[in-house]
Amino acid sequence: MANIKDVARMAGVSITTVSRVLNGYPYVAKDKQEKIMAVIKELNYSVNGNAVKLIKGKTNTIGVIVPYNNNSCYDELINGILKKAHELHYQVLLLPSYYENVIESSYLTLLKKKMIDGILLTSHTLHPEQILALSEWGKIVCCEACPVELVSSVFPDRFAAYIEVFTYLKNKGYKRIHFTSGRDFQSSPSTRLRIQAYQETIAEAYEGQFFDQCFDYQDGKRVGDLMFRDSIVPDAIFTNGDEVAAGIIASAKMHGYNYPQDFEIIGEENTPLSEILGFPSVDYHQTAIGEQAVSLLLSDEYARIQIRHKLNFRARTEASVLS
Amino acid sequence: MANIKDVARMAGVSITTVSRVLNGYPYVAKDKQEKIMAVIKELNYSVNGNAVKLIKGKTNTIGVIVPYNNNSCYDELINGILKKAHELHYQVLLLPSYYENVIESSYLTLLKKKMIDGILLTSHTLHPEQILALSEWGKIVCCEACPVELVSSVFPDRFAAYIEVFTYLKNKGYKRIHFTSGRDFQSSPSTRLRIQAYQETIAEAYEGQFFDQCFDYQDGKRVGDLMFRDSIVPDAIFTNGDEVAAGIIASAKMHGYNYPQDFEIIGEENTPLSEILGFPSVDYHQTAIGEQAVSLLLSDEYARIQIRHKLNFRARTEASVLS
DNA sequence: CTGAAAGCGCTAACAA
DNA sequence: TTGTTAGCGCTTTCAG
Repeated sequence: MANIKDVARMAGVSITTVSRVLNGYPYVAKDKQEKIMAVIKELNYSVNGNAVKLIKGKTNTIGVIVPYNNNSCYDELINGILKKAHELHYQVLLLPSYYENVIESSYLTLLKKKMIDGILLTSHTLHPEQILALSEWGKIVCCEACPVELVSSVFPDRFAAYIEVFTYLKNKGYKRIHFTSGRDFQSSPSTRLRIQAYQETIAEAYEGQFFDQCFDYQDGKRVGDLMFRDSIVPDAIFTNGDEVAAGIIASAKMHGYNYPQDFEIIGEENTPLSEILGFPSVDYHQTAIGEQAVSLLLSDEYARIQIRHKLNFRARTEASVLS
Repeated sequence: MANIKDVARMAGVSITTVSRVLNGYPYVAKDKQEKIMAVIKELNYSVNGNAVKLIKGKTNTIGVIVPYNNNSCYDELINGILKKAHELHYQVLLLPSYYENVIESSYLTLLKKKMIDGILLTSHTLHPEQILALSEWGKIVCCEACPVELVSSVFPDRFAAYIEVFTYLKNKGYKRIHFTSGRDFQSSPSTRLRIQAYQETIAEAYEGQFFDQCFDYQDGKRVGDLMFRDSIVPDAIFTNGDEVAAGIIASAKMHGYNYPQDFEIIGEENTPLSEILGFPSVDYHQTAIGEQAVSLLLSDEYARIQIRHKLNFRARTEASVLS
């Protein structure tokens, strides 16, 4: 495989001159320039990106740590990240963690190894010290509220959203309000916020109203069964995700309860699902979060930017497939 | 930042010896070994990944070219790719093309630049010569049926699926069968196959039965309006994607036609959407395709592997939210 | 078991 | 406007 030396030799110039035309520097004679270009074409030469990365100490690559990729929330986020990264001529290394701490911290060392210029952190299991220890090797931006003060972040105002939803349901006069979450409150800060918001707006006791381990449609069906099998059923539910909400709606139906006649339900992520079934959903604007997170990561500024959510109500009569 | 030289000096050995313990080679005296490890810890040293890549000529990274990431089909595929790549200790560079040829071919040059070890190609606009020209610089595996004979591929048997769906609808006695696709037949091979399958099973003429530019829920609503606004409406529809199907169902409802009473509809990708609304959907097993594509990419074998689809019927009475 | 030395392919300061 | 040269940080013969 041809290298810069071969090009230089064949063009009858020094490698410096070749490097110059490669990088578009001025002060290269027209004829040499053309000769070099011709040789490059003839040899079908390309620079070795790793040599460039080594000497420049810069990779033009960022890493994105996500628990999973097949989840509408990360999907939107990644979408924004890819868009902005492409705009700024950066490449994106997609790093799935499966919520495993060992894997997550191995990704952080990519920074030390100089293989990426920065890291975007989403939902994770890392301890503050782990993040802090490695933030000295490169910039880290968090796409959730980050407990580490020194790390920049672009994040949704989840707590405000939770308060808004619960307050809305309370004001509507609902009496038996249930809610769901993904990971348990031990591991998930947002689950803790959910519970706290419930306690601040509805009631102190949440046992029997709260169901965790909800991630997808099947989980929704599972907890729907728990909610609707008894004689006392919820009249409003706030779920962590539209898929879970859809599962609950399906399960409720099997127990003889129909949405929207028999209960209210509010989802999250604002996917087509909520539009189709006609239930409200909280939009955290993940695409915007992704874009801004990349911008922040590639700037040398420090910031903690909160992105405002939107509780999205549907024109139920029109769009919904449910009557 | 510390380098291998610093470690060697502080440990009182040569860099060769340091390199040896770094890479777990035998024949290093126990005491030197321990001393080196201690120094590495003390200096908080890590190897420079770019130097390693440069000298080894191998990156342990693969690139995945996708048109978009926020589409359930690529989502599943990427999921399989990430899983298998992680298993084989490879990293994944996610390369969005937005169906732009210039972008796509710029990604192929990453191979020449030695920045990735191989490329996974999904839906694209590349010409055979473009692929061929770069396949000499590294292995390329296609996740769709690939026109270039020399390129390995792992792909769904789309045509067989189309034939199966149309035959099924025909045998059920449906008379006015419509179908949709994404990109127009000029740019999309699968659109051409769809039309061909329709012609072979239903009828030669497809004008008025065929609607392209369908990518998401909104497009589904749009073409649903076209289909159901006239007095002659379809009694069966085969859509390219569950979201499109859902949009059509929603639009049909607004025109006074209900699923499943008034028409049959079959989607693609087998997402929760089809389960929720209870319509059949073709599962191309994209996760499996992704996993196998990675395995093939990282092997040095040549193969063209076809993955069998599955037309997935739903237990409509139970799971569906529609009566 | 260990180390010297020759690169991997490139950039950039410096000198001309 | 051009070339010489000294690295970037590491692996890997090869000779002890």
